[in-house]
Amino acid sequence: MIAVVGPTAAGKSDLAVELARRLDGEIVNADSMQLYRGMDIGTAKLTPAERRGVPHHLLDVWEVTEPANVADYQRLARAAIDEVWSRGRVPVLVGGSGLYVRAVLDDMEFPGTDAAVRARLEAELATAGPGALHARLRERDPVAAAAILPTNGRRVVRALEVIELSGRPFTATLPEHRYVYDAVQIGLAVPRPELDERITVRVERMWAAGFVDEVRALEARGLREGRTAARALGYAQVLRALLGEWTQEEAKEHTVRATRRFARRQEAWFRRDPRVRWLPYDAPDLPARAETVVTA
RNA sequence: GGGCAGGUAGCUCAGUCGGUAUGAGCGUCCGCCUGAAAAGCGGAAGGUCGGCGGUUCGAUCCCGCCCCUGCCCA
Repeated sequence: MIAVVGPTAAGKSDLAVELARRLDGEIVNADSMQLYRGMDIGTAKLTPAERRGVPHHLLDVWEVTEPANVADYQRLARAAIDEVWSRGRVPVLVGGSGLYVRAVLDDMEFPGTDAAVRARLEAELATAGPGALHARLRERDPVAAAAILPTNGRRVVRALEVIELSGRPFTATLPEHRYVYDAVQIGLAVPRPELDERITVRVERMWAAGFVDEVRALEARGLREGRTAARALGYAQVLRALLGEWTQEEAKEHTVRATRRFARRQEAWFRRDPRVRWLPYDAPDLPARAETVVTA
């Protein structure tokens, strides 16, 4: 199978559609926020016309009130991939959510979760602080504690949850880069200054395309209560603007800044994976080059 | 032309009662990430404190002149 990765606004979706057309493929989304129904403009989701007849899977599967999570995504994605294969077609995984991509391609198993345990630990985090929980983790799982910074409450809570639920230590480091599926990852490389400019332009266009109305509509469907959807880039900022905390202009500026920061994190994530084959995003013969890499 | 305020990190600003700037936020660069990953966390680099003189053992801080910015008066 093929995966198209890289930072946001690099042109992954378009390249994926083109590759799918050339290779008789179907797209499987690996963008955590495009899984949400109704989050279209802000996630730069391809319109039906832009999909150019290529089947797309795993878009619009979650309500904004549901929290996103990798384990569910992994199941859904692998099922979709098997289905595409069963039709004799090629799955093209596309998205910038690094963990989601790896959850599909690599051998990763996510230990279970429990709402009550999680809630209890989170309440404790809020009152006692991350240091106290980390101290406990150090007693129960020194290896995990050494790999998780005492200031990172989120990870400490998850580690304690897994230990409590499974009775086994928490794996706090990422596994080896080894595929469980035969795959080729294409990465789209964009020079920083150009990437920053593309992000600015994209955000500007989002607003012009009625992004604020989209957020309002989702707000009516419970977006504000969504644990993850409400924190998505752009959506979080518009929600604050709707409360009067920011002007639209400020919301836009914050969105640009946060998106640039995110793009750098994405680059760092994918850069770490030595299997990614990077291609310049603006190569005139990009689809052909990508096709060559994939079929070689 | 005169008066007032201000010129400190890339940006917006703290601060130093004269003793090598523990500077902050944002930005930049880098790293981490196993059920929130468009989230979460960490580290680093960056300043001849507007310029030139003076006072002083020692000046970013005091004094003089000059330059720049903003406001007010004429």
